[in-house]
Amino acid sequence: MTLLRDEGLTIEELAVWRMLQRVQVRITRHLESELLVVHDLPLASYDVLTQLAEAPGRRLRMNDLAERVLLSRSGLTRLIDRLQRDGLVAREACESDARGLFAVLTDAGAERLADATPIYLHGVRSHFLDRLEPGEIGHIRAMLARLADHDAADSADAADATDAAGISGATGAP
Amino acid sequence: MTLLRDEGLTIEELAVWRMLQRVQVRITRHLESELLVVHDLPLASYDVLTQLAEAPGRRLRMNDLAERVLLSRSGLTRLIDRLQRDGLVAREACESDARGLFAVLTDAGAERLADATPIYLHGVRSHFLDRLEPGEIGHIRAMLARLADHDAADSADAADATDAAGISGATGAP
DNA sequence: TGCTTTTAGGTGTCCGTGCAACGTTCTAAG
DNA sequence: CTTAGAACGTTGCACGGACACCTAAAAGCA
Repeated sequence: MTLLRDEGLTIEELAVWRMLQRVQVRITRHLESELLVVHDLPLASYDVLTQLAEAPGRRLRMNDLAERVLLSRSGLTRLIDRLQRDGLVAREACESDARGLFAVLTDAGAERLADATPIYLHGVRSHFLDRLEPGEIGHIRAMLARLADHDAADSADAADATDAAGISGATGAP
Repeated sequence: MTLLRDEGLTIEELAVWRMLQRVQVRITRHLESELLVVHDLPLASYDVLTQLAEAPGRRLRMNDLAERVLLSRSGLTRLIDRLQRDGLVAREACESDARGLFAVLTDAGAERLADATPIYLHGVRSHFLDRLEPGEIGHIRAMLARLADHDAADSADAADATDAAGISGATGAP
């Protein structure tokens, strides 16, 4: 394929990216379906509960939380609505900033999280970690940290990223 | 955290899995938004066009295609509906099997794909490949291949996977 | 051959999520 | 102190995708 050459990619490089996508998606689906079947808990909800459990005071500002679970703020609003309806989290006003709200993990939420965690961790182990060679973890960690850092850097303002990509505007290629 | 210990996971292992998720999601979003801004083409559509372009006769059975782009069959039906409406793919009957349909890449579709591909490949390079150390690709490829194989194996019958997890309820994976 | 079972694809419906817009509150400039 | 602008969270809306179910056709079994 000539296009690959033009962009300086080998077929192997492209294949690696595709595999990464596939693998991540499929593992995620395994985890989600296991969580769903056994604990009726979507993965997104599990992630929220986890983040809250790990946060000081078991609470996090909505904005902050949205960023951590990779959700839009409106998306998080709705998700917290559901979790609140189920009694797993509560909303609490922020004293220092009247516009702010905390999502707070309730005892029921903590319990639900504790119930679900073994399945989740087992899934991570069996679908992911067990397939790694010994010592490979450290290597992968370093690589991912690099990717995450870069990513954080250029998502600071995504406009620059697109500019850097030589993207002009809206015109479809000539 | 005691739970980690119970499942024999280190915090590092868990962190690696979380990073993998984050990185994959964020790179994917970059790619999609670039594709969307410049070519008004969702990533899912791009994937379909790519698969068709690489297939013999630029055509693939719906079922087959759905599997390759990790979409449910109904999801693919709708996606092909849209692409057909835009003239990028066509549906063609299968002679050897009257219930079968081919999704076929049209010339317009091929052109659209060719237009969009540079942006996509550039994105893969800049958001992913450029952040890798030289020689790391081979290592990652091997690792992903291992993960993909295992995954393919146990998604053949997901029941076993859930059983192995000590899950009692109904079977789970999609 | 006639019947059941499996497979291919599409449809009805629901759910989760993003974007744009809005009200409210905080912050900065004058 | 006033006022412009930014930040926080929510809401209206639309879209994409999944699940359950449906019909038509093929494969399997007697």
